[in-house]
Amino acid sequence: MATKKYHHGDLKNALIKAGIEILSRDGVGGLSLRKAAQAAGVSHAAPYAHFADKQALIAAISTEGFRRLFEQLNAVREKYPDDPKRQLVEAAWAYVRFAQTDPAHFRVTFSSTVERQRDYPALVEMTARSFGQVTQIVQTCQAAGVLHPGPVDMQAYSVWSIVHGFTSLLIEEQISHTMTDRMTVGEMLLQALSQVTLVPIDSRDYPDVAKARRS
Amino acid sequence: MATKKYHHGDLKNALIKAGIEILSRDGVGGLSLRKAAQAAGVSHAAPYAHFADKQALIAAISTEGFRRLFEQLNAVREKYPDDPKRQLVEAAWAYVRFAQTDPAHFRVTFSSTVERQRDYPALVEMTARSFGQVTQIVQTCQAAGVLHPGPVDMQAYSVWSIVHGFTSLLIEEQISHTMTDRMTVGEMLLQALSQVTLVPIDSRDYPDVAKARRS
DNA sequence: TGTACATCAGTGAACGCGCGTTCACTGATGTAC
DNA sequence: TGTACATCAGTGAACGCGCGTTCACTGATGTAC
Repeated sequence: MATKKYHHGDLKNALIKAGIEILSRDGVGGLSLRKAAQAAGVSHAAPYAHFADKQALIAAISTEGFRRLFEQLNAVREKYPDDPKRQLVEAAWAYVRFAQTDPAHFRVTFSSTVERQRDYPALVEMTARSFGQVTQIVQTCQAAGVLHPGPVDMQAYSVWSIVHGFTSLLIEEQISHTMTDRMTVGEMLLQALSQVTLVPIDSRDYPDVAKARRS
Repeated sequence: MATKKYHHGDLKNALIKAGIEILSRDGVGGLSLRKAAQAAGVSHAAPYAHFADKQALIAAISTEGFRRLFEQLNAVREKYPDDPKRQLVEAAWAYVRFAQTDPAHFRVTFSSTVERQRDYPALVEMTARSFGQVTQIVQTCQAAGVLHPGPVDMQAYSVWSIVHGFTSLLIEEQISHTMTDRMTVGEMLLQALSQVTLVPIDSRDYPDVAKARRS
């Protein structure tokens, strides 16, 4: 705990972190520059030294979301370099967990209320790097006969679509309780993924995914 | 054009309609009860005779979104009663078109900022009816060998996931221009759907889908 | 090592705004007799 | 058919609030000499 100084030292990152915490507490509608400033222990005008406006903070929070996703996917690839199917399953599971852990951050990350992407090159780059991970995994899976052959980027969008769609329906509470009472979220994910793989996915091979209870 | 009367006659529906128009003009953040009242030609306190609060109007707008989706899907089923694959393709295409035509309405429809679904039974019912359409189509496709056999409701969530995911990525501008420059949105949708069908989908069979340009 | 000064990250008062919601009211409607 | 009255959908003033953003300022920092 540093004593309070006039100059914060790392206010920019502190505001991003505070913003993410506010999102998880108050949701998308509850995010404001003033709250972020207060949470960072700074006057409400201070953020303007680091962000041009509210939109810029949101863009930074979105960038941070993509960065976390990127790193999760990268970690999965490094952990199972010789098991393409497991890369696919664990990457999808990491995606779902990110969204379940912090739904509002997930929503903001993917919301193009960040409209003029032109103004935020760091966001554009992080988006591309995250999608690059998906592409890599899909390519590896194709080579191993886990996924259909075909243009790798279109395939990547298809796989991303099913994972993103399932995740979205899940956090927006669109999946009925008669379903979620019968299966775990992980089992549902494995079933959905099975639709796009050439080889079956045996849930016994992924007990950590299948067994997980709602967070 | 009726002359202006003290009693509006159908203010409740007028407010829902006005709300949807505001969404498409100003986005989710721009929706307010006051604007909806003004657009309906009524004082800003009038809505409270029909909606308990802002959340109730949002729930009604969401319900209307599901109703439109339900009717689109129903129309597709009635139009191609003997062609399961076409039902699947055209239903998915209707979903994408709804989202592209009115992205903000689509977002609100699926956003569970409508938190206490308990309070809005009409919304819950319309959600169930829409999902019922998906289930019907999937069942028909399974019987025709277009989709994998298996538990129909899980299968329905898988198909819904890929369509919903693709649609969401599309309207949130997450699909790179190198991709959208090369293919139409309809072609991408057909490719994505091909991932989950047992039979190939030939885009020449669906020229209206494949040829469509961005709205 | 010591001092002058430019730089820059903070402060706090102030602005104007649109919002959701409440409340006492009033005008129109329709029903009982 | 005509009248009294209950009902209810509207009005308009008022409330308090939190917000984004600007601005003149001040305190801390670090660099040139």
